[in-house]
Amino acid sequence: MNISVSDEQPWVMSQLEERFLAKPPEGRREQTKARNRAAILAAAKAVFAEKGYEAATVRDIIRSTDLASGTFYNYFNSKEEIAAAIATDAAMRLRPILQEQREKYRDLESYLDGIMNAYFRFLIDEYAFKGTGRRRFMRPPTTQVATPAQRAVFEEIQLAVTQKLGAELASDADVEYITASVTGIARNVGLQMLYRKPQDPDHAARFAVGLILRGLAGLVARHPGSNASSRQDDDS
Amino acid sequence: MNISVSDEQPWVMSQLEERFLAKPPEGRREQTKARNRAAILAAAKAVFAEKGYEAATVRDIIRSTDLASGTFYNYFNSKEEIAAAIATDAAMRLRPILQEQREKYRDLESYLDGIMNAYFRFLIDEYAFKGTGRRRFMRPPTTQVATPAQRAVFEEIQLAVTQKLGAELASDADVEYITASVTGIARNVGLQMLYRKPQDPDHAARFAVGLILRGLAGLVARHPGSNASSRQDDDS
Amino acid sequence: MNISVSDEQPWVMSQLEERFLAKPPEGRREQTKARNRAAILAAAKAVFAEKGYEAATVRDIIRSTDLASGTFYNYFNSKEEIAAAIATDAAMRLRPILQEQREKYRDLESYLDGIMNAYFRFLIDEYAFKGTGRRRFMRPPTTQVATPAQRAVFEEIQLAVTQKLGAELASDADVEYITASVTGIARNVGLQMLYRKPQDPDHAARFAVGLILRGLAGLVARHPGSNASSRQDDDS
Amino acid sequence: MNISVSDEQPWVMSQLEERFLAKPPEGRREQTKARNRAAILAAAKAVFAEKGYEAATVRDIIRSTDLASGTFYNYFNSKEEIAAAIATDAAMRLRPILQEQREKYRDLESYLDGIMNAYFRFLIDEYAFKGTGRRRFMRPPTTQVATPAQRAVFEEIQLAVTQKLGAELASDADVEYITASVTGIARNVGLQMLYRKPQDPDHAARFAVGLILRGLAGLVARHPGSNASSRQDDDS
DNA sequence: GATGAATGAGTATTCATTCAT
DNA sequence: GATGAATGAATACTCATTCAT
Repeated sequence: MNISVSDEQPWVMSQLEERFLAKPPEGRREQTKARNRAAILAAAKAVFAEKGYEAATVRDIIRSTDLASGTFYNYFNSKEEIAAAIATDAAMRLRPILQEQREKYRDLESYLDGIMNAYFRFLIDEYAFKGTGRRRFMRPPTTQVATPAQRAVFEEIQLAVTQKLGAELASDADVEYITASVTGIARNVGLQMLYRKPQDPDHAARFAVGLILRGLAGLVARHPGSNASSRQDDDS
Repeated sequence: MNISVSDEQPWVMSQLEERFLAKPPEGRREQTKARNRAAILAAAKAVFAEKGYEAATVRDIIRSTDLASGTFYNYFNSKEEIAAAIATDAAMRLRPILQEQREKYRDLESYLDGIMNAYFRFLIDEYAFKGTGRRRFMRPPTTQVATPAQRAVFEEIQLAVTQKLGAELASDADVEYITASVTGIARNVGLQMLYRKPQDPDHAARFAVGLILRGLAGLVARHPGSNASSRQDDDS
Repeated sequence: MNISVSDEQPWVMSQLEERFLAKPPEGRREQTKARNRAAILAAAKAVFAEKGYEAATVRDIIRSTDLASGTFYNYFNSKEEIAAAIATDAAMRLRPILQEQREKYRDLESYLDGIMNAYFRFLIDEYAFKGTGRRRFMRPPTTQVATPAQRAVFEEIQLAVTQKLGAELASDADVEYITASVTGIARNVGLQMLYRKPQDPDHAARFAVGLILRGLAGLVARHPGSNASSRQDDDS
Repeated sequence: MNISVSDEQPWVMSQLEERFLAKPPEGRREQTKARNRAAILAAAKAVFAEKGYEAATVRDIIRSTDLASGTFYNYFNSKEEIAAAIATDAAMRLRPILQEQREKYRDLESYLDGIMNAYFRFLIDEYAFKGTGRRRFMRPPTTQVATPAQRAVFEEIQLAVTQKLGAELASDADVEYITASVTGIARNVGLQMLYRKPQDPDHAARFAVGLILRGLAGLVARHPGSNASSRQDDDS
């Protein structure tokens, strides 16, 4: 959980400080608030991933916390709101990385590799947390067709395809379908990767990019174009 | 049982008559039953697609019909059961078609074209129904990572890839990722197609197959391999 | 089930007749009605005894029958009504026997012996029915403090005690408590007897009468009055 | 937990203070909780006694309080649980008294007098409560053949009869029937007593014990054994 | 009269949210 | 700001009863 480690670090520190300081000086109030908010968010993320949005209850969330049920509503106005906050947060962490890739676009292959890598690493961060000792994987979300993260990927790719690739593609190229395909691959390969024992985002990204660019033809062993792309054979 | 035999006699007679008269009028009761069952199933399909399995309530379902709440339970024992019935039914309609495609497999391209066509046409059937007058499209399901239909497609493709394609592919080809990719494309392109005004499953299938076989390279206008697959350029 | 055998006999007969007679002559309607009513009553008795009045459902009752649920309401207006009918019926079968005992009253002992015997035999009849082959015992009713049968016994005894025994007893004898005690003994010894393997109403009646008349003192082995009624000893 | 330590500190302090200040004011919250729990228990006891366990609904119970339906489940997890709580509580209050009687057993008469008194007083406590102003008597429970209290009495008596009385009785004395009889008397006389205007457990106990020890013979006015046991007379 | 599907009020229970402490 | 008990609308499901066939 690389992303959140940096966020949690200060928190752990302040926690230690508190123990050594007999009386919490001013400004602690603020920190406590931030800490509680973070704790609730983390708990909610875990619970939503574990049971899904509908099945998760606010009680589940606050029970994963040292706080009382009423406290939840000091930080979020509803179960819906915290879910939105989590989703937004995820998208907000992912999107700048994707944007960066698009802006420093050099060629399609490295662009795709960049965003696939970013997305797969994001997934690993997002759906894994340190449980009781060993790393346990949370069920990826089963409730939304497109998580905000997926939507971010979708939109970024759509932009990239439209902006950068337009000229190179046949004029009748179906940008929408291309985007749908690329995100479909990202989604499913990403899920598959999560279930593998040593999660290898690099390998997954390389696979995805190869397939997107060259199709199954690129995966054929010796004799490219033999059977895997028979229509081409017919054409010639 | 004996007691009622004499009572049932006249009824049995008319029943027999019916059989010999080659006319199965199927009493009004039967018709009503069939109609109600169908109405509940349709309503459930709509509600599940609209709100997702978890969020959907049995009340939502029966409220979408003109039946009373108790009537639901004359036909299905629980929310779970009707969901299973819908899912099973969908998979049972789709799978034989996919199997047939795999069995009469000639080359990868026509196979993929066959299953994509089947899947896209299935989607059109499944997520459209004749509402009050004009054809209305239901929101495609938002709840399950993989609907039974998708699972059927996934399994069929995995089989096909393993059985038919194994020899042609590099020995280290990642069958799982290939399957994930193909189904990811099918899923997302299918969804996209559903939102288009004239739904064209043929076109969608052609697009998907082209991408799967030849990647974006196959979509590049004049100069194949120029920029869309720049790494190959680098290699040379 | 001696009592109901005589009731069922004609029914079995007519059933056989029907089979041999191709066309049911007139009057059958009446018989069918009586038969259905009896079948429903028997089923209800079994179901009430099995599950208790509250837990028993009308569906349980008609399911134990060849009839349809609606038919139930051609014979009884409600679940409550059939329960009342059963209770009344039980009391009506028991009460005349008890009355007879009271009328031919000679001495208390033979009177008590008569009613105890009658009650215990009634219980055996009531809570046993011929199931699938071997005699199975139904759970005695657990829902009513006093079944109608118990009430009948209570009232009869109260009458007998008041009418016949008044003179013999101390003028301040508490007739109500006496009756309560006698019926309490009858109730509990009767229940106990039902659970014994060979049910012996004669023995149970003898025990009950002995206790009622002479108390535990009458059960003491050699030396009556020794310790079982120690206070008397102390007095002397 | 660590997080909230600093937050809880002040609270812990005041908590400690409380302990040392020897004043357990027990905050208003606690009091309300205790009051609500008691109210629910009382309501449940009343409702169960009124309608019986099966017919009683949780709604009935909470409707008898001024609480909301959900509140019930803050205190008891189910209708079953509260029923068990009531029953257990009743038995737990009665049983030690009965045990004590058995342990300090001196002679049968005083033993029986002790347990009858205890049981009858228990009944008075249990089935009377101060309602809106004047003491109202609840209908004694109509649902269970044997309430836990009755079971407690039964078991205690069975033990006492077996342990203490065995030697004195004829070897073939039917301990089970004796126990059944004694509890039958206790039960019915107890019920009868509850309906009397000035409830006199002493009198009821004296009656019950007399009957148990000496039978109706003991109640006969002048000439003991004359008519109340006439068959013996006839025999001689 | 028999049938059995339709009805809808009723049941136990859950849970997001509020609010007195 | 934190607490956690109270709230009551909502849920899935049952079942006595009705009524068109």
